[in-house]
Amino acid sequence: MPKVKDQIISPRRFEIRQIAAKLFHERGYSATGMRSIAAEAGMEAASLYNHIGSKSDLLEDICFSMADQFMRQLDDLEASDATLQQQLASVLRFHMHMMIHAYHEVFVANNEWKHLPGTELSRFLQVRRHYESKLTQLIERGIKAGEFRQVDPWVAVVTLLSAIRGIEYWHRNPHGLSPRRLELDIITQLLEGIKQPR
Amino acid sequence: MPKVKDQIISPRRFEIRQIAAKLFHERGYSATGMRSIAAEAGMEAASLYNHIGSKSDLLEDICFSMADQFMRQLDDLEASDATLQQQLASVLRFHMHMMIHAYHEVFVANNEWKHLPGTELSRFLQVRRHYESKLTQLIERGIKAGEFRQVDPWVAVVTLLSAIRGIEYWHRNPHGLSPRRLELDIITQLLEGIKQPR
DNA sequence: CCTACCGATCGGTAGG
DNA sequence: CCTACCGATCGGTAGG
Repeated sequence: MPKVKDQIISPRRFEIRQIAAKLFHERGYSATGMRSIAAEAGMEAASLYNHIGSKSDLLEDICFSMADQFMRQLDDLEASDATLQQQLASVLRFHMHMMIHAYHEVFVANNEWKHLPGTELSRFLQVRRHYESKLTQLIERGIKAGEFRQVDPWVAVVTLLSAIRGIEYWHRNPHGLSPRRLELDIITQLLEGIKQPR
Repeated sequence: MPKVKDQIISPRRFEIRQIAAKLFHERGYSATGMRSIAAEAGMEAASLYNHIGSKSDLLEDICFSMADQFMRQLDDLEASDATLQQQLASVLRFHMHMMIHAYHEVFVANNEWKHLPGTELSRFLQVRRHYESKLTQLIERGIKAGEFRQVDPWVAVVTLLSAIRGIEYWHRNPHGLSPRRLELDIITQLLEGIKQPR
């Protein structure tokens, strides 16, 4: 399993990463110039390079920081003794929470990872496959335990994870819905779709 | 409601659009050069301009051709007298079918529309909101008819539509699943999540 | 459909 | 953190 290192990060560098995440989301990675990032950070493009190594370093930071957080919560969860339905609900709530509160970064990790340079690209996809397979196993155990319907576990995983991306629409237009109400509605719909009726 | 015109399109231009859709998907709109599109079409970049007006024309063609097809099927559907559950199933199946068989174009319309130039961008978002609201009304009618659970109809719509994007994972790795099996598994999961248990 | 070429902008570096 | 600047590449045009 590929490890993601904890890195001491300067506050200035962190700020630049946040700005980059916002712009990478709004305009896409390739269409975002270093000059735009610099402008939002209140400096010249050349000065950015005192804080970061390259444009792709920023993308790498964002993608792997997200990947790392998702991996961590899954590891924590597996140490728990909750029912599989509770465990799944917990994963889905975490995804929704991140989608709501770390929107730009999650969006970039979800949609702009293809611009990672070769080595980091493979590493990222490796982490993601690893995550998918752990979740698939969770669903499999839930089916065996009779908690979930007899679905294809992998299809269930990618469907559930994708469904949460509906929150992208909410960010564009919240339709007067509070985050809490949004989360509750989505999770109900998703769990009803997979849990074994009794 | 914004109209999308039917346009007579030369076979060569259609071919170029297909190539563009593939590259816009794989590399993103901004990172795709006219020289790459030209190379795949077997000509020089300058020659492309005998068939198209500009790079953004290609994006516009792709996005609105997709928007148009989705609007059309919804209009056709509303002329039918199927139950609301059947109507919803039909919409979801159409989305899955497009996601499977017109993958590149659908992906571009889903993920690269933000690079449309100002006027077309608003027109595209307008069509999309119109589509969303028609679907939301379908869900509302289904709730009133007692066919669907008491969910927020708009949340249900964006969740359902997003869930189908799970097929993106399947394109990257089909996991040995046939399109038919994939469609069946997803639609079962989604319908169970929203239909009223009896 | 090609050659030749345009101005603009890109990520990044040198040197202070 | 800045000024000044680099080579590369971009979308697109002129003219044939």
